[in-house]
Amino acid sequence: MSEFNRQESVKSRLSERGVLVLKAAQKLFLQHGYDATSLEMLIKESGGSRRTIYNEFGNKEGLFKSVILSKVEDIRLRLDDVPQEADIESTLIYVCRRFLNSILTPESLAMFRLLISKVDKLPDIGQSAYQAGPVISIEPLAQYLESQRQKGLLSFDCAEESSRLLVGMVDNAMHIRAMLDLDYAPSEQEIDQQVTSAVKLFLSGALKR
Amino acid sequence: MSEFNRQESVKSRLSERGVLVLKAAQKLFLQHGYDATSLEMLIKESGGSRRTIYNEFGNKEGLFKSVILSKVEDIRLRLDDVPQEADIESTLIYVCRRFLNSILTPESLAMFRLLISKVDKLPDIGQSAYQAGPVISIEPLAQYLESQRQKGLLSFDCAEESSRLLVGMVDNAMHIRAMLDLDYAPSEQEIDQQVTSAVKLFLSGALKR
DNA sequence: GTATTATGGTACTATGCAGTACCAATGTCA
DNA sequence: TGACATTGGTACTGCATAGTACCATAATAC
Repeated sequence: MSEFNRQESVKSRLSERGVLVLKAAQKLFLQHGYDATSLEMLIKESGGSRRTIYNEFGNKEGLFKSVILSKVEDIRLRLDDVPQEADIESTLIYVCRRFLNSILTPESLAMFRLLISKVDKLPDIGQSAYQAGPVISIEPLAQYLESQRQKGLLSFDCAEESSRLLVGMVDNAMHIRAMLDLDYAPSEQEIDQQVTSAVKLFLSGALKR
Repeated sequence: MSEFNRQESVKSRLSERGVLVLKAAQKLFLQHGYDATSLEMLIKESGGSRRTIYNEFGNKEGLFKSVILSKVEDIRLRLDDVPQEADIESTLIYVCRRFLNSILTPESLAMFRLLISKVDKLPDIGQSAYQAGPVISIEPLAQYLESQRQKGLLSFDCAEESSRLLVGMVDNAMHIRAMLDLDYAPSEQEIDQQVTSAVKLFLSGALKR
């Protein structure tokens, strides 16, 4: 949560021009990657001048960090609102489908690629992005599972581990494949199929009979 | 399989010096990434001269492709030999643990990072690497599951899907986390725990009672 | 209305690197 | 032994780009 706040403060600390630069940088970094995005391109996109960049962000790397921190928040997978009314299977299918669709977004994929390609140079950025992204996203699911366990409807040792197993099945190879293969775009049917199978298998082990 | 052969022929088509260059390039690309590996460094590491590189590989990008194709083969996850004697649970745990350990190797992780960072520039390389790596690795597991199904010991709709679900649980978030966080190194206990839980959950749904 | 500050724009510097050209040395075949 | 091909080594070219310096202009303060 402190992570969250720290990110939100990125934008608020900037001037108007700074925000424009940040948005342009988000777009260009995600589109072309770090090295292939020159400051010339950036200025052309955002208006302003080199001065703005160096005043607001120090240097190109500082700009990059700001972009990541602000973007991780934007595309953070929101599993926050887990609907509580429906039956467990429907709920899990709904939540998991939304999760899978989120991480398969071109924008999200570009984000992961960008992070991974810079992890050697900027190790701390990868760590905090992982914390702010995948880790936090799973929490609400774990809480939901735990609440169902306490109601006596589910049974497992550890809610967090269970949610990771479920998400693992859902995510599956699709994520890594999508990151490696630009042409890969699973259909809604495939996604549904995957999610449904994962949830069914999960419940066959966790559902209290 | 044709993929396999195509890769093996990479090395055999090269001169002695070519092979040395290739090995040096593997090391340096994995260590520093593509852009950060200059031809100077490379020559210093491998001996020889620029001539060799351009004669054998055309240019830097050609060298990179050769490195990838040859390396994907080297670190290809070999689930080939699935032991058939032990009971299903032990077998799956054994195979899955080996799989997880393989993809968490520093070398394998560096490989994925390298591939992902170049996917925008060289889309075809990512595709063929995915085919040659993850896809093929899962086949033997699927075959094993299918054979057990035919013996009447397991029950599921599709062996391939099942193996993907299982591998998804095993891999889980660990792979993506390891790619993002250089310091992340799960202990043997954690790996065992993960694998065991995954296999148990899998079998609770697939095991014929 | 003048002084001060921030900012747009541009020119410049320094650097790093892929790719080429060229020469010398080593090896190969007749 | 002599002609030819291959390769090591190095110097050079051209290009891209991060970062700096500087000037002019617009905005703000007093």
